[in-house]
Amino acid sequence: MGRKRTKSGKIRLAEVAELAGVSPITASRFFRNPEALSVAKRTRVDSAAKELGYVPNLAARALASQRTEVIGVLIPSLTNNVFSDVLRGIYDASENSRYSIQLSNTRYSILQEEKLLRLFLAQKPAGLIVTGIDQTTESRAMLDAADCPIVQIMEIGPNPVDMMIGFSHYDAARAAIAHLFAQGHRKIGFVGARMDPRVQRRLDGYVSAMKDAGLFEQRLVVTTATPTSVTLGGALFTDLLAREPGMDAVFCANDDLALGVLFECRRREIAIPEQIAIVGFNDLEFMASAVPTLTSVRTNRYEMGNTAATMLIDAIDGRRPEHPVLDLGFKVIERQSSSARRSDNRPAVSGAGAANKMVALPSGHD
Amino acid sequence: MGRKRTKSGKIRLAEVAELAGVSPITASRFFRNPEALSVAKRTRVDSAAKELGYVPNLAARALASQRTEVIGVLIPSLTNNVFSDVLRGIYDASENSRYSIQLSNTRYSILQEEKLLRLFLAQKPAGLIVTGIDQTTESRAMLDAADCPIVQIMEIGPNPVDMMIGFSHYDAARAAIAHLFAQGHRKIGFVGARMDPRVQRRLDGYVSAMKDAGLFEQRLVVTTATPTSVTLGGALFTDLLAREPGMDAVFCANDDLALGVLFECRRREIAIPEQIAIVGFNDLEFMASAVPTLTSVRTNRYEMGNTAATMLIDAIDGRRPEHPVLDLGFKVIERQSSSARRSDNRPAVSGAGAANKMVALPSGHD
DNA sequence: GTCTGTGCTGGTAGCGCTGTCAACGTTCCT
DNA sequence: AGGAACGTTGACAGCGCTACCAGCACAGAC
Repeated sequence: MGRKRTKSGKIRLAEVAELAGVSPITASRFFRNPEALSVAKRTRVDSAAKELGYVPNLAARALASQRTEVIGVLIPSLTNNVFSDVLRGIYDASENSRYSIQLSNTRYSILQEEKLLRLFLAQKPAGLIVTGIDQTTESRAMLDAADCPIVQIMEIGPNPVDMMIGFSHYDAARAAIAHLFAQGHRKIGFVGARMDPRVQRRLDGYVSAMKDAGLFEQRLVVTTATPTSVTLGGALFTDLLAREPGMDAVFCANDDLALGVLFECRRREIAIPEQIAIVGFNDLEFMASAVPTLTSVRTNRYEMGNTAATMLIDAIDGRRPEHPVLDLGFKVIERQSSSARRSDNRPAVSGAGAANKMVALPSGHD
Repeated sequence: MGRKRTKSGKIRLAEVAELAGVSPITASRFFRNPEALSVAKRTRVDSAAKELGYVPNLAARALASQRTEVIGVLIPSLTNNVFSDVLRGIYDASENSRYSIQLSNTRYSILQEEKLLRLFLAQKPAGLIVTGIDQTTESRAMLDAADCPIVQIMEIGPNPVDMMIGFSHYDAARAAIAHLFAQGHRKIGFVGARMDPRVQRRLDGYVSAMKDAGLFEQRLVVTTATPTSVTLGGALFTDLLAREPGMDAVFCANDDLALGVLFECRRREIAIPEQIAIVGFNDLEFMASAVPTLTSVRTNRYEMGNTAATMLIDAIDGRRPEHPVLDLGFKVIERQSSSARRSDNRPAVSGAGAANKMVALPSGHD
């Protein structure tokens, strides 16, 4: 005999089945596919389970069925506000499903991502959510070979592994620059940190828009691999000013940098938007509250996470979406920091969030 | 016969054992307790596993050993910056262990927490990290009965379930008020949002400090159950000003609110700190970068998460900490927003983060 | 009346791993 | 020399659940 058996009050499926007067396998089916049972047995098993307080043993289920009910999520950062919104969307969507989330942090390293992917795949996840479209060749091969649904989030691009949900960072950046052009700005600087693939594509969008207008100059671009922060925004802006004092606008690759630029302008007594306009990216909550209020490109982060998880769960359950690639678009939220240069046009300083105009643009139509 | 067997190239422990020329159980031990093997077999199993690319099946392990290698984490919010720092600490600490993190969001509801706790406990987690000390009676009973190590994080208090790591929000708030008193402020307002237990204790600390000085007035306190935001900071401050125009300082229960107050002051052309001083809570990164730089109470969020997970893993592995209750303390970081009222004393406006003075205080000694 | 199809149910045989215990070889005592 | 003590190894028997297949009852088709 192995070990001590029938340990204290442990409720197994067999106990439930016995109380309900059915075979264990029938009870098992009740939990996975109740419709397959006759109504009579269904209610019997149901009440037996409730009476005994039965909780299925997930490990045994996973072992026997050769698959888990785990959704693996690979994101590059836990600090970034952007990802916390996405994550919240994912967790919310998974909450009332039978799937649980297994989260891992790649720290913006595609090698780390590859390692984690190998780990995840070995446990046969029910589905996978991965960030972005820039995997290593090896990772890509693993994803292609994986026998579970996969959603790539944060951006859209060619050759999806499976499903994809995001927006075009390139188009979003172009829209931001187009907005600045429309307000009469010409010498527009770019400030970027971390320079992960998505920030790089925002830079690409900026460069192409500036080139299209014949206004591109390399010295208008200041970037760093350092992780983003408000303080860094001020520092990068300082560099930019030193290179090009005549600049009349700055496009910041994210809102933290934009806030840093705002504070730096305040320190230097540079008037916004009269002397320099500011546009950020993501439209975090504080942008509408700053003084002056800060223009930004709104992205649908919560919705992205939520929809990704919902699509994934649907796909796992056999309901594949009609369109595997979903463009969530973006909106340029025009605020005081980028009003037209003529100061008489500047909205009166008033309550936070006042005077927001919105320009909605699905990606791909800038 | 059951189902199709020996599915394509699936590497099991048995295969590794066979290649290494040992029994499966010996190979099993290699992965759990390598020191128990002779050096010769250890290297044989090691190279066999590497050669075959063996990855253990966690479900089988969990089923056979009757325990999982999952650490359950219950936090009240995924949005809050505070928790993303804590989480990062937890994930970092778990990364090189064999434990994986199972995260759930209680959304600041102790009923939801109870429900999730029941769910977690049913899966026999290796350990548990829970937020705060305000559980339902039922939750508390489950925690007391749980046969795994438990760490309560974010604050310290009497009657720990098991281990506890945090600091005294009460003392931290008192220290912030003491700092404002020292700068000559007397009519100090309190602005708080969400009013979860920890914010409530900060309020309690504020009230006690004010009462000790004979300065407490109910109308100096403005709170709301609404989740915190920068915009809300401005709105609450507006309320406060309407009630008590003569106020000379505001203690904000968190930094988002403080930033909102800063912007609102800017909108109203109230000079900081000459007319009103501001002190925030948590010392998020932007506080050092704002104009003026904002005083805050620094809390060790990353360290808290990291230490909690480390302690928990050590305890799971049988190395219980000497002191089960760890006070991580706090520091009042004095910046421009709360400099002494005489304006000649005000630090020159200079680079971000300049002129930080620090006052370190372990909780319990204010 | 026989045959086929459909819906529901149950028996059998594992999924891949580890707890337990026994057994072995070696060293160190007395 | 005998035996205890230790370190190392292996055989066995499951952990709790589900895949697979078979069987049964009943309905409809021929």
